[in-house]
Amino acid sequence: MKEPVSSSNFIRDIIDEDLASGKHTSVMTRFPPEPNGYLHIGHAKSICLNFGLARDYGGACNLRFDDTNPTKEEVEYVESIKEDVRWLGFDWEDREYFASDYFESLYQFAVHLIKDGKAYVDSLSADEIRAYRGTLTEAGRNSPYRDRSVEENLDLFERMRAGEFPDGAHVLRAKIDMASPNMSLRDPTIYRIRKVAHHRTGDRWCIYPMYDFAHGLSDSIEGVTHSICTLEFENNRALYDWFLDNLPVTSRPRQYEFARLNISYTVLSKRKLLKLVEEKIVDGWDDPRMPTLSGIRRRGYTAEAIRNFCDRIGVAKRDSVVDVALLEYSIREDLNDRAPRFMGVLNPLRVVIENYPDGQQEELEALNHPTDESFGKRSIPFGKVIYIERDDFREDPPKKFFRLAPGREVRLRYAYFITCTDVVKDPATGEIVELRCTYDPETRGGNAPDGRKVKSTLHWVAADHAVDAEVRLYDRLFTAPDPEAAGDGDFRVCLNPQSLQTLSACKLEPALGRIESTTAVQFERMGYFCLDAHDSRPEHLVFNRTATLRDPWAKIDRQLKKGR
RNA sequence: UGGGGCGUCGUCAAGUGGCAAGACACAGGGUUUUGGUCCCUGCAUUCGGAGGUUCGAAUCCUCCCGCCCCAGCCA
Repeated sequence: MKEPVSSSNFIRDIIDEDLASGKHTSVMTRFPPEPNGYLHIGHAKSICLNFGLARDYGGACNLRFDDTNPTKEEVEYVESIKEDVRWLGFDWEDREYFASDYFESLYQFAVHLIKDGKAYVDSLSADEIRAYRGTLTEAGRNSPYRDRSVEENLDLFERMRAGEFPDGAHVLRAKIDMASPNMSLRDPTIYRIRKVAHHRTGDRWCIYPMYDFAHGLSDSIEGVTHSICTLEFENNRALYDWFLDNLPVTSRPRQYEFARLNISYTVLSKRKLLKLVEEKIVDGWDDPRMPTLSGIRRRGYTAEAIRNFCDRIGVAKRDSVVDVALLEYSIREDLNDRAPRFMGVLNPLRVVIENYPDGQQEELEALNHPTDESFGKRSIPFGKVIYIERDDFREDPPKKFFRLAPGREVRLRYAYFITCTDVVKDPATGEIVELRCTYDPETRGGNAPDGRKVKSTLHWVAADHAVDAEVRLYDRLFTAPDPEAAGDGDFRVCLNPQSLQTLSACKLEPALGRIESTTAVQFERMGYFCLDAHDSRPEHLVFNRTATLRDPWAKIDRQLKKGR
């Protein structure tokens, strides 16, 4: 497996300079998720970046939950996030932190600001604060409470903590500049009253710090050197720096911003994903069509493929949309090397081999991997009646269709050459219900002693030994490259009605019935599949299609149909 | 008509004054018991635009154009 070397990017350049100049002697990063939802592939980019930097520079990366808003956060999210990061292959060892671990220190920092006359308790309502803030082009006005004395501020803030005031009665604000062209510097709120239990601190606190206040200070407390976040926080950097510059911190982290991941034909925002779940457009956060790490995992994607994908997309500052084809390429590349091959017929067409002796059965030898001998071999039963893929037969084959047709000879993989002699149809509907063929006993194993060639090789399953299974064919969830823009805000207009196609009468070779793990296998010529972790049972197998194989014929077929 | 960012192939993305990496996609060809894999080949005389500096500019300067972010007691 070729692990692409992480190409250089502006953050690595910065770290190289910092190390060379002696500004830092080691690198400390952190992945700081808010436990208010499931992680998706966009988070994977951040995880790979932060943990990857720590790994490559011999530093460390902390896992820190940014849990400063108890109204939105829950322990179950903490657990799923840990599971996802671990699955992706990263280890934070004993460095599992929570912003809530620092609440007391953060409170003391706030007191320090008040004592320095750099923070004040404001008693304006939320609406009033908004009105006083001004607009993008007009300066804001000072709150009438802005000049309260240090003593009064200290007293009020203490009583806020003590729970003497209801939610919204007061707020602690940094005293910076109401006329700043940077909105985040117009006396930002740093503490608000929230009389709700916190998933970790319970009811110990009723005032909670805001992100801007807590984040940089948490970074400092942890000795983070490079605090990496996404572009929308660029404006907040000035505030990040202000807190660190105005408080007695012992370490001085720097914030750097990179562009978040966008992928064509998919949505990647917690809000949109939540909507898909709530409106039951998908079957939960781990629906295999979801770009969540749990969905992707259930779909059969490997952590290795995701990591390679993240290495390939790079890290930069410009807004961009990565082609979903690159993601698909990444999983195919990985699975091509590691997935053992089997044969499974998704849409069965019964074939009777007329000259094959009645009642005869035999075992044929097959390779578990075409190029890697270490996968070994297996034997597959063969008999007089088999199933082939319906798409592999055309009564009236178009040009370039190499598969089976009346009078045509093809190879059954690892078995024999067969020739189609007759087509049996349902007299009522005209539907093809069975094919009659003859086989050449001399071609056992798939080669003709006389050297004659066939133009195609088909996969097949012996009817007597076939294992029944349900197979779920997944496709992209949206039909538009940019679902957000397509529906003018309503992405439901471009939902792909074919994103899930359930096939219930699939016929698989016996070995597939003995599979136990949910790691992906290849159904030859059809794609990569894995057992569904939730719904598959020994008595009712359910396979998910992870990815199709590259399929030039599908493209030709589409063009032929269009041309007609 | 406030501030902060960003503009290099269809899509990502290197490049940091010396004459446009790589990947995906796409198009050809070869090998092949998966129309898979693999292997070749092609694919930006040009870097948002216009000027300027220089022997030399994607890289420096000027002006212009376009896109993204900010007015939560969210993160």
